[in-house]
Amino acid sequence: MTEKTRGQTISTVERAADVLNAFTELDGADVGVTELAERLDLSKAVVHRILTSLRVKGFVELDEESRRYSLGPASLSLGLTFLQKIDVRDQARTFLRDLSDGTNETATLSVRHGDLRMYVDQVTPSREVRMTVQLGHPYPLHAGASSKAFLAHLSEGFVDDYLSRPLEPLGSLTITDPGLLRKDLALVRSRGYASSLGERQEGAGSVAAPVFGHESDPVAVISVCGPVERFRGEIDEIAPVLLESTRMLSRRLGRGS
Amino acid sequence: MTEKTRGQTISTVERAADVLNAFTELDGADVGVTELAERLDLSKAVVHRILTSLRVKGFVELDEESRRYSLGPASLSLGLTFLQKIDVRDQARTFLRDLSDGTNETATLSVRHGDLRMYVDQVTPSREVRMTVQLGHPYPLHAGASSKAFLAHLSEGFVDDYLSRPLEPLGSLTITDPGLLRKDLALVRSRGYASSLGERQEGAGSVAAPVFGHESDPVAVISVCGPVERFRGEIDEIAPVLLESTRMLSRRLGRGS
DNA sequence: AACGTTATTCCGTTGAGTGGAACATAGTGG
DNA sequence: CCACTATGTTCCACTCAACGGAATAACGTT
Repeated sequence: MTEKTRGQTISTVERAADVLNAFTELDGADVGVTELAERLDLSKAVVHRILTSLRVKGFVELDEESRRYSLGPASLSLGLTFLQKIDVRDQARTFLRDLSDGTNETATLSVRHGDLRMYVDQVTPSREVRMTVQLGHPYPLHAGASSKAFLAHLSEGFVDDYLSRPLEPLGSLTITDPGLLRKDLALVRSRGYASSLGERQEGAGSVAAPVFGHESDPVAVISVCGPVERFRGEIDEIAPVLLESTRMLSRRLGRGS
Repeated sequence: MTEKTRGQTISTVERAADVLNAFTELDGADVGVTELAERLDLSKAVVHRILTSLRVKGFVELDEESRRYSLGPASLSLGLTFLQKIDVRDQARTFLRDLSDGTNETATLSVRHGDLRMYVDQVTPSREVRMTVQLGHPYPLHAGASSKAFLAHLSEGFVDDYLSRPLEPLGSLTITDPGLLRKDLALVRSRGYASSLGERQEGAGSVAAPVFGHESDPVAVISVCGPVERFRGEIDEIAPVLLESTRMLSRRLGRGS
């Protein structure tokens, strides 16, 4: 599905939306007018006007000192308002904590929206070398353990559709061959968990398993991840603990409502 | 400060921003074109075009069945990206949990941005009659325990400025007299915590205390809140426990970085 | 002080957004 | 089953507001 863009739109609004989306792509770093203009291929004047408009409405903020823009409170409001609907997050928190404590690695929670997923929560261990993920950053469904854990448990039609489009690599280790990926997904289903060594992010290893509610599609995915050197050996240890967590959480979510 | 709106803006972008903000005001409920158009005093055509534009960019979603719009994944991304900067939230979680468990009431965490604050996290107890707050909804700084906990510990200049503007009531019990509020704020400072019985939300009672980092302004406020009937008696019990939590958290945040 | 860099504003042009009305699509109730 | 509403969507001519190139301002740097 290449986005049915039917219906009439307003280009100015789309440009403004692009500006906002640029902030997520920059992972929230502050940015100047010129940089944004180049990145989005818009004139400086336009970007400037858009930013001032968004500023008036609280979506971005301007640091008068550095003359650089960053996200504002209205953006936070928007996200939190959305977040309230995801009740998995609350339920999952204790499991993430336990998993992180038990494995001494980072535990994450992802949710999916269409063809992308994002981390919505993480608990990191207190050790010097550890992994932290980017909350809110959208990732595709074919790279990394969490993504594969989703994809492996979605409908055949969805997967066929997804695999019919080219699989963009995020690094040299991303699986881009649909055939190989299908084999991997079958393995994920049979073992109940997915694993990855550097597929999404070079240097990162991860084990992930799906969480189910009352629907057949997974409502979320929990992963345990960390530096790839440690994970080469740790996967087999971690998988059973992870699966126990996701099973318990799924049972809890299945009952409720 | 009545918003220095200087600089040239794009009205179309502001309209689009208003549309997005409307979703926060509606606390994330889905909404139709006509309703939005009336609420924002825009023509249906415009609202429709803005919504399709935002939809293309992922900020809103359209439920084809009900023809109603709701927030989309890009909105979530935006908020989570912002949220990452607030590390208080992670640190505070365990304290919220402990407070909620210990008091059998709801524990919340608020952050402030300029003249407003919002709840960014909450832990609710498992009992039938309990309170849940709206994450992400912006509130003023003069109504309710959490708000007063912030205001009481901000600079004199800021408070003077804030109180020079009219204090909008959120209900019949909101303090709207600057003199009375100042007296209350002095009390808050001397006792270390703020309390409210229905000032922000009728029927709700709350005790709140500030959390400090290395700056003099509070980085956050933790509150314990619940049905006002219970809170008339509970405030004195809860206050010491709450203060212990905020002191510990402040110590932890003061050390770090 | 002269320079480079970036942010901001000016201003005439024109293309893009506007709103009222027409059309389409449900859902309701007689 | 067909008016009748209420709502969502599109049309179209008008006009206003967004555009972009260039001028200006505000820095920081050498």
